[in-house]
Amino acid sequence: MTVEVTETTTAVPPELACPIAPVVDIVFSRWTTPILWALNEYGRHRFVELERRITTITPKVLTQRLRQLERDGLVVRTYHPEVPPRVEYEITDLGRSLGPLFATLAEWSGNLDKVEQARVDYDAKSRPRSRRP
Amino acid sequence: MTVEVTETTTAVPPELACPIAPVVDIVFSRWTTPILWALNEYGRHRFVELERRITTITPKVLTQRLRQLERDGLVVRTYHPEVPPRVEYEITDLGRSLGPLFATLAEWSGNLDKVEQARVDYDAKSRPRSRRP
DNA sequence: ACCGTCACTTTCCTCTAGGTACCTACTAGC
DNA sequence: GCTAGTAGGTACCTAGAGGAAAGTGACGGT
Repeated sequence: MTVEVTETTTAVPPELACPIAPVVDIVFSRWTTPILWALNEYGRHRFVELERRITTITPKVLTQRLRQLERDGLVVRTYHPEVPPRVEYEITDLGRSLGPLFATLAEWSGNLDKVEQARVDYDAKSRPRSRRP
Repeated sequence: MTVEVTETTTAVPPELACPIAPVVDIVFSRWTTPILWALNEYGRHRFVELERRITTITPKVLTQRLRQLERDGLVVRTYHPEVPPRVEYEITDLGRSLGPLFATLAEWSGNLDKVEQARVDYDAKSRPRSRRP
């Protein structure tokens, strides 16, 4: 009975085990979600604008993530050699193709209260270590 | 002109800036994706089965992530007090409701070659620092 | 002469997620 | 008596991500 399962599990290559993992790495690595969301939802942004929108991000990390997204072809960077310098970040067509994904995510966020309820229930069952002193 | 943009960016609360961030934290935190994918795609799994399927995960982390997913109501744990002990993990209805999300993800993974191409192009443009010694 | 702005870059430092390794209880099998 | 197998728990340790803060360079304003 379990032999069959064992057989299949041993035969599966590491990466092929989950074909969506690479996508998750690209799109949902730390900080990339709010950046892509902002650019997708509100259009072009300057560096400081992104910094101010995502209030808790530091300029170093923002730069890192923007470079990464630019390299992955999800964002375009436009440099205007003015004074003071001006840089604009825009989402690409490839980035915009994530729209449905974001929509599905936003839709599912309606289930967040169920998650919250599940957490409350779970904590209620396993937390009370203070019971029976 | 830019005044309008500045106005909107300063007025946005930290978390509300990106409504999908909480969902991402729950569903796409490290290791949760392959676990949920496995349970959603191939049904019930025992601990060792998951361990063998996701070859690179350590038992400690697997336990952590499974507890987290159980707490969030995405996974059910069933303990059979046999000898040797047997535990089965199954996806819940709430977890199964992520199906469309995974489908969208899997669909988008067709764009991975575009990402790869973008990376090649980007590296070709900015890498050659060896030019002009 | 100095301040402020923009878009970063650099240095230093902290913190924690995750890895390694060993331990548990229980029984069957040799 | 020793080992194997299951489903973890626990203690220790390290690498690397990310935070804090200061610097840069060109210029416009006062």
